[in-house]
Amino acid sequence: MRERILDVALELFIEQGYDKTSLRDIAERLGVTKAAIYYHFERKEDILLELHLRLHAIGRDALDELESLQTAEAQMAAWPALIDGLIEQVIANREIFLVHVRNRSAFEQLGDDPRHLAEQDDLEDQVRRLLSNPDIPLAQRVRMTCALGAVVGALTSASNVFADVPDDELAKLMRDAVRDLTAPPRP
Amino acid sequence: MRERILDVALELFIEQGYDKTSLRDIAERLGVTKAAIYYHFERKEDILLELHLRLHAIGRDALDELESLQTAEAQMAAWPALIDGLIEQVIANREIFLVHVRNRSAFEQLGDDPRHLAEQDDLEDQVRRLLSNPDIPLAQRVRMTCALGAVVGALTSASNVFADVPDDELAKLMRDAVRDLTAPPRP
DNA sequence: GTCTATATTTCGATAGAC
DNA sequence: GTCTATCGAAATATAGAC
Repeated sequence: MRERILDVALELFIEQGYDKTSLRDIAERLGVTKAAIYYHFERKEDILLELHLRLHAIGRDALDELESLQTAEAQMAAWPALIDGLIEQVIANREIFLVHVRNRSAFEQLGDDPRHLAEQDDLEDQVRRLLSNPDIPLAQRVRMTCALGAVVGALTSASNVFADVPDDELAKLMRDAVRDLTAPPRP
Repeated sequence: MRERILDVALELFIEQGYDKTSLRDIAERLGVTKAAIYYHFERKEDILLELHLRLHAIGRDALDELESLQTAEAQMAAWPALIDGLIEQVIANREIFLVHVRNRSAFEQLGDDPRHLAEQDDLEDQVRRLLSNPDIPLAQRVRMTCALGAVVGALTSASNVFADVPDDELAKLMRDAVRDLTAPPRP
């Protein structure tokens, strides 16, 4: 049941946004009452938090591995593979990424809550740290940031534009495109 | 005064999000009461709508010009210049883009309102139409979409990472990076 | 685990004085 | 143009029966 609530909440948070979605909306679509939801989640915020943790789970391993690399050179070399992995993940978990893209301020305010994870656990902070590493040339860091934005932006903001393109083909086109970003500038 | 309200609203909508920002929050920061705001705006939504129109104004000319080009070839050729222009605009109007990126669902639901602009006026629809043009090869459209995502994503989501980079330098780095996306694939 | 019923709060919006 | 005061709606959350 907990899972069904999360599924419906995910749908509605994408359709209407987190704030415009009341617990009654979720309950009605499930055919239960509002109070039933409170048996599974103490607060409405906890539903959002759970969805947030799923994004963390998706990105954690890849990011930890990247951050464990000691030299800037090693990190730069590993970046293209990370982006390729990200493309797969966004395509495979479109809705989790979508709900984040469409409710950024709601998700960010989860951090205000004391129950939230420690700062070092936060995914965005980890990314920021990597992109701030002064040992990596600024030009390269800008390209890395662009690559991130390109993948997430293209596959979420305009996802419906390429809705009829098979996942495999879309992934290949994305990889080809973004590779020109992460690779060193052409002569 | 209307302008001061919009300035403060812009700040708060970025900091806390549109839904978590009450009219009392805005009024307090201005040193007035809630009722004073209602003299300048009929509804809270109208404040958001006004901010939305500012984004439209920024992008309209460039997009209209692009859409007026008749052939797909001409449109493809004009794209790199459009992206360069976008880089300048995002840097010059960071906050307007920021408030949109952080409150996507709120802005999208402005469309549900009958007072909203006609569908053909909507900026995102216009972009979608361009990116859906079947006369442009799919691979190129994917690259165009990536370029858009890269510019907006890199300059908003991670804006603070490059906060101490001068605007001019950042713009140049962005142009260099994204050019490899819009240009034809390398051999 | 789910229900009915209700408590509590907050917010958007209005009326009318100054 | 701004204020005080208040209305009414809607949402989160709780209490207690089944």
